[in-house]
Amino acid sequence: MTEHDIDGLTEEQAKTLLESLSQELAAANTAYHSEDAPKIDDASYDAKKRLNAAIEAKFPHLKREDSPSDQVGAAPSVGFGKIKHAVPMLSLANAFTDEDVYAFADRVAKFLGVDVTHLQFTAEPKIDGLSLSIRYENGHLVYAATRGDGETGENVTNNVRTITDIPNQLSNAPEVLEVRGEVYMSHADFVALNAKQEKAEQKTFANPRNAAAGSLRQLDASITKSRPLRFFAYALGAQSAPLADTQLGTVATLKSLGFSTNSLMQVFENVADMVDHYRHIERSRADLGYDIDGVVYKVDALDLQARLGFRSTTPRWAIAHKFPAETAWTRLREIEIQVGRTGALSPVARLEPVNVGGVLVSNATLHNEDYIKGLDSKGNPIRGGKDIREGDLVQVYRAGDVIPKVADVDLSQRTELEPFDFERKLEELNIPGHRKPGDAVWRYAGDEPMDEVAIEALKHFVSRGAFDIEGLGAKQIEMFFSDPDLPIRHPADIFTLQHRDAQNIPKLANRTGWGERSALNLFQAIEDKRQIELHRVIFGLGIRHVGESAAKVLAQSFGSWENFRASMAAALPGTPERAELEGIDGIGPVMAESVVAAFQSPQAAEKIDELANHLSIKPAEQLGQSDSPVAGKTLVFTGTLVKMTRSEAKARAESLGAKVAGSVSAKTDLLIAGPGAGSKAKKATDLGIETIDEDQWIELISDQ
DNA sequence: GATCCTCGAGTTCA
DNA sequence: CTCGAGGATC
Repeated sequence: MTEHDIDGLTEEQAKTLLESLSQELAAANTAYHSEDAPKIDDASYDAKKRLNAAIEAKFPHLKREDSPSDQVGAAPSVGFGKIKHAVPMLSLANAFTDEDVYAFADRVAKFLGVDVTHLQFTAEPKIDGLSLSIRYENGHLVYAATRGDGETGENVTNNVRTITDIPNQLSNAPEVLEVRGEVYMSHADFVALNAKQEKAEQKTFANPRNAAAGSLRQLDASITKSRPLRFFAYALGAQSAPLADTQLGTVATLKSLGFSTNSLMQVFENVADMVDHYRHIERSRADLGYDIDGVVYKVDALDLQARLGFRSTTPRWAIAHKFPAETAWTRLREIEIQVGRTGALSPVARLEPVNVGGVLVSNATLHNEDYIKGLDSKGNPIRGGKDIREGDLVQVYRAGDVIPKVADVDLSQRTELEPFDFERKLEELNIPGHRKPGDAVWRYAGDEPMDEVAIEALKHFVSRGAFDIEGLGAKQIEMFFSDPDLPIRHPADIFTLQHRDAQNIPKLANRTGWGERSALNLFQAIEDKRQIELHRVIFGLGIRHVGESAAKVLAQSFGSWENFRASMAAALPGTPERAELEGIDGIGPVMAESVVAAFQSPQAAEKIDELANHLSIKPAEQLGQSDSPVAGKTLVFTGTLVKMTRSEAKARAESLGAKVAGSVSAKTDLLIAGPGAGSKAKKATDLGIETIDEDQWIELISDQ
């Protein structure tokens, strides 16, 4: 029941309800605080609290001594609110070798069109903690948020206010200032905290990072206050005025504003010195007193950072030079085959569980057949050309501290093991598969689609970039897929779930593990997604080669579902529709074929249309809402550009909402022609397309 | 036709 | 996070 249907409640019922709610909420609170993991999800906790409050409002005299409404620490809505970052908190690209670092510097120089010797970079330790963004307005701390997915983080303001390294007030600060940095715990504090926890028979932490994370995510700020959290400031997010014109200057100003900054940050004139500094920091790693996992290099000049801008998930002007990962030796029990949503058959190593850098690892990816054989995609040997066999003693590491991989094989421990035969394994498992010449992956080749593929496709459909249906995750999908009463076999089935449940005799709400509330929550979450953005639908279809990015390009290009749908039906090879599809920037022949093919079989088309009928698909918002004169225009650059490089000009134009094409056509709005422009300029003149030179171009975008 | 850049798909554990 | 591969560029 919810707070909306307490009308008919008798006093007796209300009393009983209040009692049970009080108990449930108290238990949930304890679970949350002591184990750092809630027993019930936030939504149901909130619902219970609201119900409790509603009953208390109607029967004030029944309010209990131990009413959950009066509990401190659980006062606000449970969990943490979400905060959308004004400037996204991106992750960094990684370098694992010195060569990667040199390549990074060269890339930067090339993008800017300068010689690499003219560039300066900062180098600083990469703290192994949690990134945090703290917003100050007129010198007052207004909120602090974790990184989250980079777009949206958790509101941890109350906890952050208790961290002594972080000022609550700033003097002489600009109107708006978002300070970014890393929350961490020192080795000494970590050891002391664990000793204290043990004494109090509380849970201990595996490493300082986890301890810092656990401490920051306390619902009760007084617990956070008791934890020895520290903070290094290293960058800015949104800002009403810049603090300096270099990275180093920014950090120096942050220090003068009262923040802790890392003393090992330095500026270097050349890459060799940067790499030396990396070695220096690596050698002193054990003596620093806190965990670091590498060194971060950044282009020092902020105006150059601005010119470099961002790739889809990382800034172009920074890179993290990571320390070698921790490794561990263990026995490889067996190689299993997993099936992905596209029918890809991927080998996975089942391992004797082993601790790698504080995490128990029992699986490792083996990528594909060649990787097991010890070859990379070009046929070059990896791991010294050693193959991997079932039963081998293998060295495991976590690539990027996340994904377990096999680094090495101990051949001296190998006796009478057969080389792994991928094809024979598939035969044993009775999986029909084939590997196209030139491809690395084996794919499922049976006539009937495998259940595993359908399940993975459904998981993709409800995943975050697609429909993102709350309460319908991987686990629920697996349950519903083979459910006898309420099956979900296709995406469209999700949107008939509530209706079908209503017709059924056994109701979802009566199942074990479910209740009235959780069933309604699920149905509501599904209802919420009936109105959905076009790109989410296209992405959710799970068409091969069409990921989130391509889905957005397609949505933007076709504007509406009807438009897109009609074009897919028509765009057979050789038609004008196909030419138009392939003409879209970012869509080539392979993707065009793949996306059109997805609509060609009558069965597939029927399923897609059935799904669309359940939805109200929002047309794509036209990009380039910026008032830039080039917003929404299609531009072509030709000839030599002097003031900025081609890629820079392209990135800049796109950030202003323009589309940059490679060649002049009737759809081109503007040609920017540098010296040496040839056939493109002529064609533009012939077509009557406006042509400007580079100076006019810079003039055009200068006041943006 | 080769090379660079980016995206897509698959991967682990908590 | 990594690898493979598609698309754009030179």
